[in-house]
Amino acid sequence: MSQTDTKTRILDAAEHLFASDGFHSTSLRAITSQAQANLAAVNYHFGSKGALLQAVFERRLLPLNQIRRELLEQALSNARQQNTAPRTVDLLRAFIEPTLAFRQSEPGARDFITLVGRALVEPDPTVRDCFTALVTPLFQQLMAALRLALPQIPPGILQTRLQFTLGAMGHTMCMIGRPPLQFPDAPQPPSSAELVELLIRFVSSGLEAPC
Amino acid sequence: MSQTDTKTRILDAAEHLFASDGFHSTSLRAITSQAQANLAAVNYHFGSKGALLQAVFERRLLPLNQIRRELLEQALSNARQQNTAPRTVDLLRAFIEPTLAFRQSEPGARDFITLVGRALVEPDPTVRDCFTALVTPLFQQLMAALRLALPQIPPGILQTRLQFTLGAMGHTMCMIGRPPLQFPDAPQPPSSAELVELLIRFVSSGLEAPC
DNA sequence: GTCTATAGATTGATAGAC
DNA sequence: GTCTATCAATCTATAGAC
Repeated sequence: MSQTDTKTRILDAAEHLFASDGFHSTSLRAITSQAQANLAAVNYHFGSKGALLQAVFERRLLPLNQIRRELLEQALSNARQQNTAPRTVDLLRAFIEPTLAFRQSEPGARDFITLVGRALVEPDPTVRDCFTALVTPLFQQLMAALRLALPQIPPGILQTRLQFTLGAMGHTMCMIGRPPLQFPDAPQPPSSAELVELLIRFVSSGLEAPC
Repeated sequence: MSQTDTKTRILDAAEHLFASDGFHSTSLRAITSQAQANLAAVNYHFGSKGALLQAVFERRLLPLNQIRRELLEQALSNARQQNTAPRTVDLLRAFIEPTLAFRQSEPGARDFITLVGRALVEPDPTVRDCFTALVTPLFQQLMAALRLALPQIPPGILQTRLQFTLGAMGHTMCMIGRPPLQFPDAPQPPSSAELVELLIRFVSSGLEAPC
């Protein structure tokens, strides 16, 4: 028996290659070659290339969403106990911190986060939809919680600002460690923990800004 | 003679299809078919599929960058005359307003803005680099101007916040008119002019937040 | 479960007539 | 400049032996 089974090796290889080259630019041959598996193994274990992508998303996103949902509900329950509105930063932290921290939990998770960050703007609906279906309920929960935290912001404006937030977050997830734009003076890049704080500060300021 | 020449029709078709389906998912056959041109015309006029993409970027991005550069320099010159530091919102407006307004200038521009918004997180370096090469100098100018506007923010932090800004802006450019995530209550989406104001407010609040 | 072999379709690019 | 015809490579998916 091999160290990890074929199905897992294929998932790992697909996760890595989908993240670094994109879904359409990655062939099943490249995946099975890196996974040291046979070409036909993908269709045997998953059924199709699209179903493989779905499996890649589900493997890590379902547990991650569970964590984010628990932290979100905990923030809401804390506020309820103190009979106050939840704080924006607490809600954002429940959503952002596990996501970026997840990146460091294991080697493949780094690729996964890149993949998710890119999925939001993915052109192919097949790819995008199989991702959005997994996250839409959680986003709706976050939106509902933010309306409690920021009742003075009209819902339509809050919704638009949440889109900006997702954009900043998605871009960050794609780009950690690979600066897209070179600045002449490149200071020390922030650590992952610092990045979480910087991002929360940035988007909470944007969300809370008076209209 | 046709209404518009073949080269322009190919550029228009490529712009539209690259934006809606992505670069790798768009075949030269689909482009020439929509442009009512012959398959061989792409290689005759542009040399290769990659060179066609480069031409699509350059056609609109060079004039747009010229406008943004002029508005940026004008904001800096106004501040210099009044012997004050430039205001963050003025710098952001010079950068953001022409970009989003450009979307409405002509039919194809809408597709182009989608394409640019996605280019920042494009996996294929061939695609991404031919875009970043066109915008990096302008981004560096914006960064330098923001350091004048926000001297109290450490340069490293300001650079990270500018990345968040690019993320929010790129996501917005991709997603206008095509909401990626459905919210149960969908209020009236903001007009283009309102969106500019909302985005400037959001990112300026994030950039200016005390550390 | 894993393999070989291959079907069936599509791709970017080019040669050469007109 | 525009066209037809085609090359050579690549792709996903599957059939069938072991």
